[in-house]
Amino acid sequence: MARPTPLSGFPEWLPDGRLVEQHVLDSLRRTFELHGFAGIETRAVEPLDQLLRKGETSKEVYVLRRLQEEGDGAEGASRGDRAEKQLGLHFDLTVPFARYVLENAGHLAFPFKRYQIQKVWRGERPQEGRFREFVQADIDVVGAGDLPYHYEVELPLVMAEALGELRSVGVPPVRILVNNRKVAEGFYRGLGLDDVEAVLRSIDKLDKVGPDEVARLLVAEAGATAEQASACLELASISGEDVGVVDRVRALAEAHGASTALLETGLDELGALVAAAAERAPGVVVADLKIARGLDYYTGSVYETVLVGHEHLGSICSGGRYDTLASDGANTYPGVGLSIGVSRLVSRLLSAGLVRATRAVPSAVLVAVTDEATRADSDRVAAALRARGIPTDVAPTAAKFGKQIRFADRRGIPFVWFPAGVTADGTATTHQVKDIRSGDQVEADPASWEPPTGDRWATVVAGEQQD
RNA sequence: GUGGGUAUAGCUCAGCUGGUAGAGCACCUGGUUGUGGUCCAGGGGUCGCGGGUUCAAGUCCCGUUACUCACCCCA
Repeated sequence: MARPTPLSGFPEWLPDGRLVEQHVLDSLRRTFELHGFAGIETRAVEPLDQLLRKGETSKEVYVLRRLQEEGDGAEGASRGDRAEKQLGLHFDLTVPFARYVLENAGHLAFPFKRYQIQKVWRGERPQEGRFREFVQADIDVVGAGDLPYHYEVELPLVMAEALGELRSVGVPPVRILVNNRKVAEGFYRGLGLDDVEAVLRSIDKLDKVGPDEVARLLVAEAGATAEQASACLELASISGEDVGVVDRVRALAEAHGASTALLETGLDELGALVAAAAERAPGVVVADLKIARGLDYYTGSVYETVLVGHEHLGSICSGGRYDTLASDGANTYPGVGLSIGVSRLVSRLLSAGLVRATRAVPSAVLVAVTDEATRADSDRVAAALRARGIPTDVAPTAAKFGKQIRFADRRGIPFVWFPAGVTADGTATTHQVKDIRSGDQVEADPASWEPPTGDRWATVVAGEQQD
């Protein structure tokens, strides 16, 4: 088989990169469980009509089909039948979770808190930090019928803590930007702009194209007058870490005669969130009135998270409050959740050299093999070490010791063990273990020798480069 | 899906107006039966793929595929 070319957008890490990813996943899971979230996994596929409802047509969904389709060649014969049963790979974890909640509502206790860490697929054009297959780590809380507002405060704080735990391995500080759909919608409607979605879509481009272009878009796409566009831009320019932002928005609305009941509700919520965050995670959560979010099912708080110093990478964790995503007509399960783009985060950590693995393999010790006739001696040493929880490998061949040491060095294995034996001239030798970093070699007993604590397992540490 | 760029050794790249492949690093082998990183000597490429022009194509032309950047959208 010819050498395969890489498939763009389907990232595959080398062993040390996977070690970093695994560490991130383990850390996130620990924090989620610490906050009482139960883990679940949903199937990779959903019925296509489920994936495409809720106006998600812009999402590029991968469709699944069998190679050996029945009636091959009978093109179009039963296409209509098949369309309903057609399966697609899920493009996020929120939509499958909503389906899961409806399906298992009778078995779940509400409010239900769950975390879910899985791959998702999107048929988009890949770019830096944008993949077609990637891992998301979600937390959501859903209620039966209603869901108290305080969860909209809590969830971003859990994520702030989860990401904060990763600071020790070189993850930069994060900033969680929050807004509230009710504020935006209440303000726009108060101004007399009813195409809220069009306004949001235009405002969302603010960072990319600048205020002048957004003003033009608002007029062209959202039917705004120059004065309305100007008011929208004024709103979008408001941000801050304290409840002062609420007063500024309120003053702005009054100045434009745009005060509405919806706006007031939203401002109360946003104010509560900012106040709680200022106490529990100072400096992390920032109200930013230009945050829009594309998804249409959000109805309250919306969140976007950036790595400080890496803002250009885009959001690495976002989400929001949704009231009607999970509804079977009779029952509705409103929820709020956020999703971390683990692959995006890990790829950045690796490419920027922010983090590195201490070695490429788990082994702490390589047991040398003197010659193939005595390989069993080496295997016994390895077994003794493993029995005490020390990850150990045995040299693949009885090559010259220099090569065996280099085998360990290449992989970052810190210790090489030379088993006791008898040399060619009949001299008995003892068990010896060599720290190949320092060159120190000492006598040791397979039944009791311990590596230094930090060397036992391959681990992840902050890298030297910080760009 | 739309537009631009690129494609030569494992990696980063050089190869001027067409004349039968180079550098650095990495890797493998050896430097006389065993303790690596230095040093020395060797080793390795259907120049993305297909076609065309030419005495001659890595180099020019056409096509194609992949990668990449921007738009779209988003983790």
